[in-house]
Amino acid sequence: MQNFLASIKIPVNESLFLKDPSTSELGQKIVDGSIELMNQLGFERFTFKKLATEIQTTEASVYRYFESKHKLLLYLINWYWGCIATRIALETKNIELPEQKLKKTIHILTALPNPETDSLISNELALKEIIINESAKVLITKDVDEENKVGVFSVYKALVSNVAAIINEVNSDYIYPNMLASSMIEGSNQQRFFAAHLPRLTNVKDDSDFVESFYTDIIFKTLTK
Amino acid sequence: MQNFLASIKIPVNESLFLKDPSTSELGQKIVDGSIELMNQLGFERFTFKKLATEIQTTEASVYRYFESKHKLLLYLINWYWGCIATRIALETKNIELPEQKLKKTIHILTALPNPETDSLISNELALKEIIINESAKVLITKDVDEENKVGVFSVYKALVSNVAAIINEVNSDYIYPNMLASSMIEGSNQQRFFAAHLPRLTNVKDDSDFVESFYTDIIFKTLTK
DNA sequence: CAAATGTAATAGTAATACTATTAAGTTTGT
DNA sequence: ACAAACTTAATAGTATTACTATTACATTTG
Repeated sequence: MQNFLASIKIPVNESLFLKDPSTSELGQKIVDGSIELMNQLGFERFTFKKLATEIQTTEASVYRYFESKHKLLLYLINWYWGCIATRIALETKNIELPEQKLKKTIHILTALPNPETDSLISNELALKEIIINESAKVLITKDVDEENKVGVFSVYKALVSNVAAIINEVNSDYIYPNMLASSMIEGSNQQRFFAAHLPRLTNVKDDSDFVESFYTDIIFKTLTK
Repeated sequence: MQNFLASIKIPVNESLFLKDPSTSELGQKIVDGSIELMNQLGFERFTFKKLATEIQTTEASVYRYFESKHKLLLYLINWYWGCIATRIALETKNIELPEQKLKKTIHILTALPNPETDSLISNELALKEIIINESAKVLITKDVDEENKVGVFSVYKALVSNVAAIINEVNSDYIYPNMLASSMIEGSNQQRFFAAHLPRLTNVKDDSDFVESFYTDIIFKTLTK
């Protein structure tokens, strides 16, 4: 399995690690292993001790890289959104029509990635599942304000800004572009969680991508003057 | 301060408590106190020991009523959605026009409650803040499936179903009514959190209710044939 | 008024997030 | 070449906290 940190360089806020995990073999094993294990166990059941056992190192060595499992998860999330922002930039830069650009953006943000064609990284699907299942646990916290101060969410805020700009290219009069962007990004992940566990909260029909269809429909109808 | 459990009887799933807190004075103090304290401290920092100190009882006594703080939060959430479902039923039953009915429903679900006029309970605002800040922590979990089995989410699912039905009264052809309902309910709370902590993810203008306006606009444009 | 039941207090245990200290290996300057 | 300096990792903890077992007291009921 190819190492995902090696494949592309995404800058991650320095306050999220003690030692940059992309600079050593152990660091990369910690990141790769935590994606796998956190996805398996969920954030609560995931511990540094279990991770250490899994990748054959010690708990203390993991603490050399990450101050806490909270910050480790923030690191993964940051890294993920950095990748998505890069994908949107790359895959829309040659599209002229604002409508087509928005359609592509909605696709990237709401559809499940195809590991064959879409992925910048090897385990993007596992990472996306972590985003779906665990994001809220580090975002919706009493510590948001302090973490926001040191720039932990700047990647994410920039992404929402960019999507909002694409929305305004389609309709410059629309007054809630950031809300539309953030509610699509967060909502699409949540709808996927619901589809898997509480399907009565959704309208899952077949294996076609209903989440993408739902948001494409809503957004274009909302922006039509 | 009037006791909120006494004011209206909302049935809550029995698997959520060991002893029904509405049947004793201590039980009511536990519920009232936990709303106050959990809102102050947040779910992580909130402990049964701190609660016990606050309401002048013991940790063990709290464990008589609730198996864990996880289930206590689920109890509060269930009770809250029971209240909201009751409000929707009461406040829309005399409305004939489907559009007006939906407008009222969106208002109840997305606007901040006015304690003077809207509230069935004394501390609804504190409880709503808990819903906004802590819901995801017990909903988005590896245990959802088991908890779903014993009926913990039936109140919530019924609420989404009802709102979906109101949506289909406006446009019977719309094929994603449940997704539209659940994404509004969850999204409006999330947007409020963003507005308070990460305003760049939203479009907060003034003190008018932008969350309600945003969802009213989106939903009616989506349902227009 | 005694048996049964409800309520609460004491004093724990187990798990886990996190730290202090020490040991081993690697690099660098002269 | 080799000692000093620094990087990396292992051991063995501590502190917190969620949760439990047991006992004591109070209240209700036949």
